[in-house]
Amino acid sequence: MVSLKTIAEKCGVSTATVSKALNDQKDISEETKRRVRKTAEALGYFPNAAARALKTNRSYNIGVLFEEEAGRGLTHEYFSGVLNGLKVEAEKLGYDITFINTCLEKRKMSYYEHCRYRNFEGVAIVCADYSDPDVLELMNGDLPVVTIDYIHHNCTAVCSNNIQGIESLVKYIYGQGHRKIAYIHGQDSSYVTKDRLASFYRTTDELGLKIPEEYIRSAEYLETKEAARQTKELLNLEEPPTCIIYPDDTSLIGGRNVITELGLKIPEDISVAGYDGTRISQLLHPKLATIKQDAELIGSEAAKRLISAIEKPRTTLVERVVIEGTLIPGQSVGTIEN
Amino acid sequence: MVSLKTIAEKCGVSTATVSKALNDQKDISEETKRRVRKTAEALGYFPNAAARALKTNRSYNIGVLFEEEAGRGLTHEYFSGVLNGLKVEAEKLGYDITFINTCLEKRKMSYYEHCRYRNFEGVAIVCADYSDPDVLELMNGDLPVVTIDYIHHNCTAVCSNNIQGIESLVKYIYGQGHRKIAYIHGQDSSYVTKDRLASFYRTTDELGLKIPEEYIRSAEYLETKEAARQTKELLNLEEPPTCIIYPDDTSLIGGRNVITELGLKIPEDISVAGYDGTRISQLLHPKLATIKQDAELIGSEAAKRLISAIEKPRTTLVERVVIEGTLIPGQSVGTIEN
DNA sequence: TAAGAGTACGAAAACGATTAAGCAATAACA
DNA sequence: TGTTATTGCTTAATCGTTTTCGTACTCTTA
Repeated sequence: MVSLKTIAEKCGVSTATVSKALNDQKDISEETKRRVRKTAEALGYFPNAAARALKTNRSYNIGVLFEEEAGRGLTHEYFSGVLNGLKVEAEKLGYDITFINTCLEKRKMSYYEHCRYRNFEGVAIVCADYSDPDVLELMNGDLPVVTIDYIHHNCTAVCSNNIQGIESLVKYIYGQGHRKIAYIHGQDSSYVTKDRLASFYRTTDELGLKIPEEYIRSAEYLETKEAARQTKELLNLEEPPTCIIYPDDTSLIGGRNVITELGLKIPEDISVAGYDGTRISQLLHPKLATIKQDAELIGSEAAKRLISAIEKPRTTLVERVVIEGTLIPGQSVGTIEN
Repeated sequence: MVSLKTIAEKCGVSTATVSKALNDQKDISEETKRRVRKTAEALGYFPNAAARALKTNRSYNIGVLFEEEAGRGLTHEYFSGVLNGLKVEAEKLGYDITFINTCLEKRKMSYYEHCRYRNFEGVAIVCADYSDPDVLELMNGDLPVVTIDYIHHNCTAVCSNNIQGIESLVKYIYGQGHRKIAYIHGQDSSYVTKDRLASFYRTTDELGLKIPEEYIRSAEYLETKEAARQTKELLNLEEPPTCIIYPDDTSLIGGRNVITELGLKIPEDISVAGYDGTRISQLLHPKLATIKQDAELIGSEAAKRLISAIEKPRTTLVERVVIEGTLIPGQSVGTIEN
């Protein structure tokens, strides 16, 4: 392995000189710098991150916690979009990304321990089980942490604006003339679900809509079966809704299938809307009305904030960054005369 | 920071003893080991990966090259499935995963240099531009490398069996009675495309089918527009095919839309088949006939082989591992009487 | 009892980098 | 000419581990 020492010997200087020359310090002559650089190049020298990290306590490495619960792992379109944005931005800013896990080198260790072990300079929690005490330990630890779609008092958070998202969606649907709007919401206790549901109630109240109890239903994210079942029930109501909002674009497919089977047409007979703005949502005919969450942007914002917290700890605040969703009207919500 | 030294002082022994005690070496008494471990625990000690890597030349870290060209990055369902399998298996075996990139700490460096810098012990190339000289440098370097769906003479490769996949698919379609089978294939120069196309020809030859030139068309992976265009042309032929095979499940959606618009029904009027076995393919009605590529398995096999190459370099061969695809019949290929 | 074996530990070097402090030579200035 | 600055480099310590070798002690055994 070619190290500073190798170069130093070749150049007839000390390793200190070589180090400074390569780091472009001012107390080395231009002549020496040139000589050192040339031999470094010639020998194919590259610094050793471990040695540097040991000495400087800087690893230029950030840990990413990605424990997706729905069992889809990295194939989860939204989260992997976030991860991608994070990756690209972090790389641009000169950081590497390593996944945090819990059984490095076959020993069990907590997330936090793993981070200390690897000298991560910061942590991005893309998805995790927030009821896990290990996750809590991580968030309460002394490393800068940024969370996605989750608020914790001492961590910077980047969140998709679910409140505004549902509001735009409902208002758009209302604008199309719909008054009987049903909402099949996702079923968990996350901020995401709470925000969306609250926003749905607030917006419909604001619009003066009286939404019957049976129009509000609970299914699961990314699950077509439950969405299908609920859709059937909704359509069998005495006074069925004219438009159904689903937990997300994927679960909407379940409802869509039921609708097609019943011989109904979208949007002529029944309107539907999703959430997420997945790729597939715009490939289907008719294209779905949905709220596009800008996952890439969420990821890159997260990376920016985190790295800023790492590099300028004194001037960085714990922030709540909210990324607006964009309404994609599609063609799945028809117009109704009132 | 609590280090070996801290523990050593607390216990009144040398750092050497502490190190050995924690690593369970045999020349330390049980009594001392117990004492050391207890204080280590009490002080919240955790080893420092950088120091250890520096000394032992082992990082327990593998680099992953993931440069997806279609612009979908980590959201590419197949590749992210592979990555997930890789991640899970590597973690199980005690390794961390870090993305390889090219501009760490704002300097430009090649993939290979990045790997040396980070002391990666091995490299998994999930997707990359294989015409990039940097990728070649990496594959020809002295680190163990495993490639996915790409063969390079001195790297272990894990590939989806596209030959067998297309063969099963064509034979299934033939078995349903189809004789006029069109194939819209992906357009690139990869092994994947070549294998599939060759297998299509071989299988149809074997079955004694005479496939007209105009039944073979070129579109793009994951692109609905081109698939839609080609579908239209195929359906307008004097003697249109009874079944169309698409590059993948996603591009099939484009064809499916055209078919629906024309008032045709799948599979009554025209049959279609995809490739990949994406989640969405089994959510649509009718479910698609497709070949499921076991991305997770491909990823975990890759991790296993790579780590084996790292840990037992002498007994590990450069292998070609082929993972079979599974036919999912779905309901999109109808039966035809002959 | 003396030699040899075994046990339990310590001293010190090493991994590859960074950096504070020091020092010699030259330049600048009164 | 003597004093002070500046320049350009070296020395040596340090980061937290691991590991080789040495040593002191105890225990066997002939």
